[in-house]
Amino acid sequence: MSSETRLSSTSYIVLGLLDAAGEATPYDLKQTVANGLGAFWSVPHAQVYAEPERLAAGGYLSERREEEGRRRRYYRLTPAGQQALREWLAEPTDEMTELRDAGMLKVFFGADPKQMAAAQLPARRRKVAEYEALVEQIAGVAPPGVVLSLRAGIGHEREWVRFWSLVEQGEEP
Amino acid sequence: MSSETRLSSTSYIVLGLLDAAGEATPYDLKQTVANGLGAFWSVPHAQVYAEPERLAAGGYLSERREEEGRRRRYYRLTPAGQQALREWLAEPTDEMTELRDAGMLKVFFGADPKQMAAAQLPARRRKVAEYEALVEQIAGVAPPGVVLSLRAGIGHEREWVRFWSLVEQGEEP
DNA sequence: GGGTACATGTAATCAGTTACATGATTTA
DNA sequence: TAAATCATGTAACTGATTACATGTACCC
Repeated sequence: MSSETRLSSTSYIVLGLLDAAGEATPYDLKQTVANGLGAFWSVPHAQVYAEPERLAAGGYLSERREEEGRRRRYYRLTPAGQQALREWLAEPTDEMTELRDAGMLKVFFGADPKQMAAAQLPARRRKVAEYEALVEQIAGVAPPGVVLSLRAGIGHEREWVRFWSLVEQGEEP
Repeated sequence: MSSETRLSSTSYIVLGLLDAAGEATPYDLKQTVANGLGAFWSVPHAQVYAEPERLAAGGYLSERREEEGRRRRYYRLTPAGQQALREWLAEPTDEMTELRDAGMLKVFFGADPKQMAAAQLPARRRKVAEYEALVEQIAGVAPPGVVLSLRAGIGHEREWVRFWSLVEQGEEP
């Protein structure tokens, strides 16, 4: 275990996914992120390979490598990894992420709001529809937290639709 | 001008602020970000010093340095910088930022939603109150885009309050 | 049996974060 | 005048992004 292994959100995503999967390769994790979590917190391809290596070096994961063929790497949680995840889950947070919305940033610096509304609305409406279809599929079968985060996503996309619709109509949002 | 200077959101923030300020030091920019923009898109201290240097190397800014005392660096837009900013502003975007909310991430992986709601609600309510006070102060005097982005922030914080309130009451959000 | 798409990684670069450092100004 | 705080940066590190590269399976 190297001297200091800082655990970032990316780290906990890997730990959380491996906790659910039992044992998995980076590629498995990539797939899992793509189906679900990635909608509100994606992890780029290369990180999904780099992060388990870091975590293994820190003692949070054990690694088993195929001897032949593709020489895939299989990871699973060590007791230290399980404990780190449990502690992180048990600690509620009041941290608030910044909006960091690219369209809003342009408007802040003087871009035309109505034009921005016209560009944003179709994409936002598509997202709402997509998420609503998805939530119907998974409600009841997926873990409650997964459904909740999807509902959070729907709420925020609807808020954007509300906001840009008013802007489009020249009303005060 | 070095071969390739990629312009990121941080770059455009620096360009946008300098466009409004005329001429400014990194420290001036830091202050300006702290009052307003930083609420929905902050830029860390060290970046505010590093980015103008990069932009100057790329030909987007000109630099003038005090000969004495603190040897402050004063930056201003070059014509290339003005054009880059104008083009960026003129191009609407349908890009959608991921939520990346730390509390939701924990709930996704199994943290207790009610406990998270209890931690989140006070902070979210404070933000709403703070923003609402601020918008009353600046409405009418600040540029419209600045007011709009503040209203966007209010909308999203209210959405979080709505969401976590329902979770707290055990209802479906 | 040749092309295309999926699977599985590595390497290089770049941006963002943390930590450190020092001069100037205000206040006790 | 000593202490505290504001102003102004630099350096080192680490994590994230982009680009590259190759093997395998499937399909036409």
